[in-house]
Amino acid sequence: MTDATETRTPDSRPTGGLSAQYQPGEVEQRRYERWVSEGYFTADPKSDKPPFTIVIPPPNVTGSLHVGHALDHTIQDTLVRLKRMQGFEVLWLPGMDHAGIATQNVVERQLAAQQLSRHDLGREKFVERVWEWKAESGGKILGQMRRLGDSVDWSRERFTMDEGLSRAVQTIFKRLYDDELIYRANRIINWCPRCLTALSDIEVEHTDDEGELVSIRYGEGENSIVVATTRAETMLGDTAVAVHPDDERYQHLIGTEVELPLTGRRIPIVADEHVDPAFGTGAVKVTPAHDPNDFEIGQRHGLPSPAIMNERAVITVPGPFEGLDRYEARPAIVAALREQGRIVAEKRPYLHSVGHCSRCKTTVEPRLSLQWFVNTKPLAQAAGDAVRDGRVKIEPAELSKRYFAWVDNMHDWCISRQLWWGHRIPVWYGPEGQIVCVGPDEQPPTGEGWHQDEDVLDTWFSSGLWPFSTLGWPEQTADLEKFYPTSVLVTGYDILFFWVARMMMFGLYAMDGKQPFDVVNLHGMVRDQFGKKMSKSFGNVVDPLDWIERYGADATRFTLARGANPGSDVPISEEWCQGSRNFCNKLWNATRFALMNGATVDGDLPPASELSAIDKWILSRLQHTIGEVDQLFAAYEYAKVCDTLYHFAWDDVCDWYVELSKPVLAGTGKAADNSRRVLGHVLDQLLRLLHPVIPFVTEELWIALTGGETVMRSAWPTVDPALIDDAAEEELAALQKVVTEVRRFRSDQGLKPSQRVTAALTGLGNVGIDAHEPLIRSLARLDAPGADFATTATLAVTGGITVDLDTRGAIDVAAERARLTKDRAAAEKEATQCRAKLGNEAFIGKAPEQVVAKIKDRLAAAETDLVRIAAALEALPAA
RNA sequence: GGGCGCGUAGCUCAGUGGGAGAGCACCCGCCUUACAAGCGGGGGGUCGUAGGUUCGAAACCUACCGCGCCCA
Repeated sequence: MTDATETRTPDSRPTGGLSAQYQPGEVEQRRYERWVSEGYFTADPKSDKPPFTIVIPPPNVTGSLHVGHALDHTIQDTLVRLKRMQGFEVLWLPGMDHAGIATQNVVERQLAAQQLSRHDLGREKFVERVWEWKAESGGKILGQMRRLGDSVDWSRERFTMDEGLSRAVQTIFKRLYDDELIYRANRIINWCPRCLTALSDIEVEHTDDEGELVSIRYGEGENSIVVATTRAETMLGDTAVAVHPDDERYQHLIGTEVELPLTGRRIPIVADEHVDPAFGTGAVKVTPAHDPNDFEIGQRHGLPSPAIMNERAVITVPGPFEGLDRYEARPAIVAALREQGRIVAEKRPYLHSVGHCSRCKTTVEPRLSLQWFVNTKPLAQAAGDAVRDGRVKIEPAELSKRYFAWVDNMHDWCISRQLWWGHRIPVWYGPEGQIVCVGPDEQPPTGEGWHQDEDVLDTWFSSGLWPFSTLGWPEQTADLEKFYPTSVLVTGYDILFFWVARMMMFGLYAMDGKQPFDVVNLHGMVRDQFGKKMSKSFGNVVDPLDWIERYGADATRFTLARGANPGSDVPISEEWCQGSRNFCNKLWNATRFALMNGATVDGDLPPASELSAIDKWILSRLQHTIGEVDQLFAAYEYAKVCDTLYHFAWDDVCDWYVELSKPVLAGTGKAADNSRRVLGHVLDQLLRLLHPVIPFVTEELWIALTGGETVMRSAWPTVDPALIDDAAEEELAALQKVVTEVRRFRSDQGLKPSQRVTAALTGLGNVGIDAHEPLIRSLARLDAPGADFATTATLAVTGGITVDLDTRGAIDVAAERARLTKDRAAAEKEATQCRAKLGNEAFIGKAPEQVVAKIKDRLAAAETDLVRIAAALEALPAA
């Protein structure tokens, strides 16, 4: 097959050096490097401009750019580029999270490959090793962010473990401790027996897993009681059986004791409101050291809480089960009980909700242990109030319900982690049992017997400080002064609880009630073209870098932004990305055409009085587009911004304005000069409007078109009401209608584009477009009638316009009859609907006047059409 | 179990009281001097189901069916 471009005659007109196709790879790197070297991304705290601040959700130092980041960053970059153009002093601050467990796991895996554990190295050496890892292979994502075009201020890059942020962590810990909002307590926490650390509630993922439900009889005869459990091994730690106080079945047993099988221990039967009498037998075994609810019951009844497993979930109770892993102990204990005839029922498989470590998926083991907690009650109250009283807006607002549900029911937050990589808890213990919390400028106590707490803080503790710690807090820096509170926080709804709620609590607390951000802009998850979650096992994961490579960063960004409806998930597909690539190419070629035809941005726009209706029309359309885009951006409607600009660019500018302007541009003189200026203006403005979403191609084209320094720093377009021209829009709508009707006729008749048809147009004056007759002829490929003109077909266009065509017997009567019949059916349907409404007295009486008038107009138009169509059908030769 | 959300064209989604839309996919025709990554034209939907409110419902209310997410 011959390459289509080879057969085309090269055009010799100047193209501003633009090739026939946009090559993103060639442009992107060059443009990005220049933006950085010119300092366009760098924020100035001394600027007089109003501030606009976004802090990046810090990606894990272990991470690489996945498509979710690409969406998140596209939105943020779009916002900051928009705001820069709108005259704000913009700071978009980049950085990374040290990601405690994730990072420690990576380095431990490396050690494991050398048959080493972190304990072989010791704490200090291990932490050194993690820093080395970070220096060598951490932060891959930062380079990838450049590929996407992120206009972040690299001079302010931060890391949650760097010195300033560590100081912030220590400062806030001390303050919370002194305010008694941090405390240490023995509680049931979520424990990962693989990571060997405590986890907070939100680090636990619940799934419905297949397990077993075993009913066990405790005690003998009429004093026996049956309990059911999915974790039979925990019975070794039972210290009671509980029933509801009102449960008739067990009244005689409350206060008595039964023997706990396999152990010989006697345990009490207690009455507790917490027990649900409708579930199972209505009696539950109570294992205070290994279940949060049981722990509560134990507290209420003064029960002992013996631990039966160690930190690796291995049984420690002396006896036959000692040393068995929980999953080995479970069947062993069931077997032993069965031998004693104590198994009353077994359900297997039994589907029930099981918690897993969000990092390694190991089943979480509830464990009684001494940990540090944040008392979230007052903090969460403030975090909820800030949204309730409107200081912080959640976009879309519907998602604030979820936020309230969370902050209004928040449990205390377990913040200690038994890891080595992280901020160490700044608490020292003395030989006499003293506990001293050490602030950032204080010296820890020294001397015999003093030692620091071994644990580190939950990663989310430091990332909760991100909006102000990155600006220099606790120092009163110029950045903090200028750029706090941040303007918009952009993130996925999935970390509303993990991160947003923490930042709200800490920000309000640390900054004396000043919120960390004014707006939380939540977006959804990226999904595939069928709305399916992306997953490796499903094979539908998109690598954004692959798309950037093949279609360009702009196409990738546009595809993501175009799917980003507020708060909802974002489906994408490679085909749609190709469409975005095509759009970029369309812009490229439109600009190329403009340059080849002398479009210019020099001088003022000619006064409206000198402009053609076509020029006035596109300028008017441009004003509407600017207005819509502004409104949509203000509502965080990225998908609709993209859609609006896509259609303005492709339909209005390329398909109509450029085509309509070709005859004018081919000529010389005032009219041609005016159109060159208007075309230059429209493209200049369009490229500015598109720049926030597709920065690379717009930069390249805008510079080629205008000779300016950078579109990044050009002013954001504003609506000029004087350029809105309803009359021109009506004229052009009529013109489009005529052209479209003729094209439809030609297509239905199978007339090739190359085939000229003579035609007479009448009635153009009815709608004031008689002056456009030559244009209509050129677009519809109609020649003027000659002396031998004979009408063979008549088109009735709405508005009283008629096109008589001479197809010289080439007319396909059957096709024409089919077309007219279809039109008649549509007109009849329209007329019938309108008549039904108008015949309804209730409608006439109650509907607003303008609605009634509109229906009357529609009926009149339909009836006129019907008459013309009937005449045309009549005039057709018989089949 | 509690809460939230969603069912509109083949797919993904807009549309929230007054003529059913977009992108992609599909069909037909075309290298037409910016662009075949293009141009022109077209087909396709009883708006999940059933009631109700209303002059008028895809939209508002109720119930049901189906799907998804969050929390326990």
